[in-house]
Amino acid sequence: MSRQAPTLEDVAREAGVSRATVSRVVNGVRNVDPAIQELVRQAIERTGYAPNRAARSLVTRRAETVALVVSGAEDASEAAQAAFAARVFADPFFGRVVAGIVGFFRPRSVHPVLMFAESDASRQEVLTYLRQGRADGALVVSSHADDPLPALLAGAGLPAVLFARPARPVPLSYVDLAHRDGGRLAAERLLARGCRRPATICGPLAVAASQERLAGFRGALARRGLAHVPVAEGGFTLDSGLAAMTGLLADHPDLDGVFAANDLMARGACQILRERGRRIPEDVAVVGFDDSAVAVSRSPHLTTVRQPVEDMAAEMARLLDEHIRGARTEPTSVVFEPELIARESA
Amino acid sequence: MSRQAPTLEDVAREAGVSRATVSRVVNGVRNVDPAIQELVRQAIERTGYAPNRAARSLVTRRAETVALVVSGAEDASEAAQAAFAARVFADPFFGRVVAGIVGFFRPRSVHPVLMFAESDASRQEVLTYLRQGRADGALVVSSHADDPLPALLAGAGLPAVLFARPARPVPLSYVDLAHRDGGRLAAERLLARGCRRPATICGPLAVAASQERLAGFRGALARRGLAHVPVAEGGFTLDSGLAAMTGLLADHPDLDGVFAANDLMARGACQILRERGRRIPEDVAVVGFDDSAVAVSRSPHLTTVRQPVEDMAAEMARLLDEHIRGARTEPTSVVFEPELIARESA
DNA sequence: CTGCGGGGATAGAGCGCTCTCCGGGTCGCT
DNA sequence: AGCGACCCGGAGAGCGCTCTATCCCCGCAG
Repeated sequence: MSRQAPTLEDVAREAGVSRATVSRVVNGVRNVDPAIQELVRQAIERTGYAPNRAARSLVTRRAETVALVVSGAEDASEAAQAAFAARVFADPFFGRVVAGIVGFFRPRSVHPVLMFAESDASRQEVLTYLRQGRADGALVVSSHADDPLPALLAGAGLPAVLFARPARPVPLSYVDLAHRDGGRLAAERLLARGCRRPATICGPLAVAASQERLAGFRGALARRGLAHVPVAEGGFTLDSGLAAMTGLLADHPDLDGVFAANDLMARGACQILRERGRRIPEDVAVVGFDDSAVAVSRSPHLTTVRQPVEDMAAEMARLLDEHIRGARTEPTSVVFEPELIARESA
Repeated sequence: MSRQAPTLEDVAREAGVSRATVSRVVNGVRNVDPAIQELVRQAIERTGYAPNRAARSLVTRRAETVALVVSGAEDASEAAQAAFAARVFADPFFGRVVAGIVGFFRPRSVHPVLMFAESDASRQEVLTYLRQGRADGALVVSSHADDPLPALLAGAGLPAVLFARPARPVPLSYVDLAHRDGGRLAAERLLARGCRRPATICGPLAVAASQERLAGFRGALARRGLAHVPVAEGGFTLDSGLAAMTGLLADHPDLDGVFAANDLMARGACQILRERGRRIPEDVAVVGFDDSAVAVSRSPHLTTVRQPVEDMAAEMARLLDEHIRGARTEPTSVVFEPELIARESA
């Protein structure tokens, strides 16, 4: 920065009006004479003026910034922290969350600050950041249900919205999916395809969503007389899908349907099934979950339960925006309904 | 925010000292009587004071924030923008970049603001953001070499550091890898394993790094008398690796070595090779590039050319920090050397 | 006993912006 | 013609912090 940046004062002098008038033009408030408006606009152009945000924030008490907090596993080691970031980003899920958030906030020219909270220290950092007024609120994506961050945020009275319902009730708004219904949809699809020996690769049982999907799947099957369903637990990664499918096939070589709790694991399942000579969907039908990019990136295109992550993230953003503006004061929850997307694999 | 946040004034009153003294304690400058220091510290504790960043920024002219700009393909459609974010995040590469940057900046309690620049409008937004003083500088990761953003940044005199050398010279610091050497290392490894009919799956040729890796690979082979090498162009994705390998095998069923320009494509190549009954590395040796998480996530563990992305990103952060602090004024480039990591696949 | 040097705390002037008042001009209406 | 309503622009008081200049007090030399 060589020369001093022009201020409102400079523009005012240049345009021959007062500071207040320039401010009014910049912020588009009240009626300012069109002629003067044009005059000011030209002066802004000439001086290359850009309003100083710190000064504005100081008086408006708004940062016009939100924190996007990825709250993760408890692990203090330095290496684990780096790995955490990499791992979070590896999941296609997170990219969709970002896309949804950015989609909502960008037109309002607020940009998210990326923060990680996987230790007590980093959680305090998030709190301090918000209390300092550097961000007006937080969007929290937790990787495990008993994350302490939401309670801290609520306790400090800071605006925040969560992705997924927290394990213990917290007076904060959240957005979630009816995972149980999703599991049911998958079961019904498999049943409709004539599967009689379905199995499932569920997500990590420490995650509430995994349990719900599994419960929905089992429940629907039980209602149709299939009480015992082989279950293998995966970790939402491709590799875990590979491993789970291998195990399932070893114990139940005659299975004719698989519900994987996300598309990545479904992909892994397909790969193993094909390697073992099973045709999809003729011999084994496969249903995924999420409807992420990988569902259609390869053959066979996956029949899957759609989780509208982008829409959900946009809704989080909308809720947070309302909380910040004070347009909404009570914690609210918005639960989205999943939808079955029929493709080749089942 | 129910009650008004406490200010420096409040703390000063509480401690029975002046505002300036509290400020000095908070910022740890000059000699303050230890007794008073303790007094102030207690007052801060009691009031729950958190310094207002806007006020501080206003006078220090520092935002203590940097922009992490992902600069991408030219595409104006709304849907493409959302997809862009998702795509960027899907690449394991980006997660490593974030990890490196966060690793450097977090101890200094500066957090990155995530911005996307894939249109003229969004590029202007980035510029305005910086000119408004909302961020002190930018870290730019471009997906294509002829990105106009670096030139804009340099033209505006804004501190910025790039990942990878820009296509046309720009007076900005950057961090890069000696891609050519990486290609050479891959070639030498394949040669050392006794490969006589190597092929390569290169990255998108619009990306300079892809060209360099290819040139290095070809050059080393040519020096050993292998002038003609089958080349298939991929897109750095798993699927493109699948497709490229399929094509390569169709045209050159007798190939005995493959160099893929990243690990994801190498993974794809391995998958196809195995499906076609080739043993790795006995029948066909495979060398990847990057040494990302996928290199060891599945069998066979990939022999690969390591790109120390985290270190490179941390170096970007360090350079930017120096530019911002004024400790470095001249644009500087730091080029990292790749390293061959020998594992099972070659 | 006065003068002086210096550590240590204070007073106060902004940083650049918003926003509430307020004043002056222009109408419309009686 | 007179008067209030209305509209538009200006003046000025902060927002909470940093930092320079200043002042106070104490010890010590002259």
